[in-house]
Amino acid sequence: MRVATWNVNSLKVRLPHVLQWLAQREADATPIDLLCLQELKLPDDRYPLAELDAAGYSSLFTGQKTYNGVAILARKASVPEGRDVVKNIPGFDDEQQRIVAATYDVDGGPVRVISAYIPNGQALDSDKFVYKLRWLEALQAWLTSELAANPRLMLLGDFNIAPEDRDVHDPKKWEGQNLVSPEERAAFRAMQGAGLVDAFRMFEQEDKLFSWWDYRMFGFKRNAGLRIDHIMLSPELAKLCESCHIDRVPRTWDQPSDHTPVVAALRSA
DNA sequence: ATGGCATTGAAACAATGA
Repeated sequence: MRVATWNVNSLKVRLPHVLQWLAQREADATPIDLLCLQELKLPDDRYPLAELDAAGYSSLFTGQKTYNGVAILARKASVPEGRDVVKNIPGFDDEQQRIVAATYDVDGGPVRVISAYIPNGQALDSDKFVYKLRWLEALQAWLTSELAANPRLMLLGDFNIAPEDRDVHDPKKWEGQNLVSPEERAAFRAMQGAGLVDAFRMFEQEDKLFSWWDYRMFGFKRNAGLRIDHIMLSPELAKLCESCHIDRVPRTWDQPSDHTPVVAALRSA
């Protein structure tokens, strides 16, 4: 089973990219079974359900006009429809649509999948940063109970956190800033403390691999990026993980998202 | 120190992203 996460920065604009990527992976015999999307930037009634269904994927999503919005796509040929759907963090009052979760009964048993768009935070002295830390605290509490109930759990998404300096193109320049601050990194480590494993770091990786590059100042051409999109696996799923890589190809296409997909492969049992 | 680029909603440019 192959799972992936991709912040598409508008599903309206990026739908052709998503369809092309999924079709390409299918043609290469490395199909994506579950794909978590973030930053749909469209309300539920404008979600491209029919187009994705025609491409072979069922969808669970929670949308929002202009901002946020998350989805989980499941490849119909290999994954049944999700059940026990949760939108947003239970008990955490939030206008912003940043979480969708569901259980998928795949080979080997049920898997709890969470697609998350963690708040950006903007700047350490902003209200948005306060919101980010509150949101992360609520996520952590919810994750603890979800992990207790679902030993096979995966959390995929745009975390807006570069966990370590090696996930930053220029750590000196970024030191202490939003996305790399000690508070955010502590929240990331708390998730690891709860048992979640960063799939990417289970394996030897080249230096300077990132999942996001700024549109400005030729960020991608200069590889001036950050690794802020992550696939986190519970211990039971980490045992099954065979590989994890960042697929830079969609970032090279015309009118790309500023993020590119992260992919992990898991044995079925 | 600032803006640089992209997207949205709205109909010019402000808000947001990271």
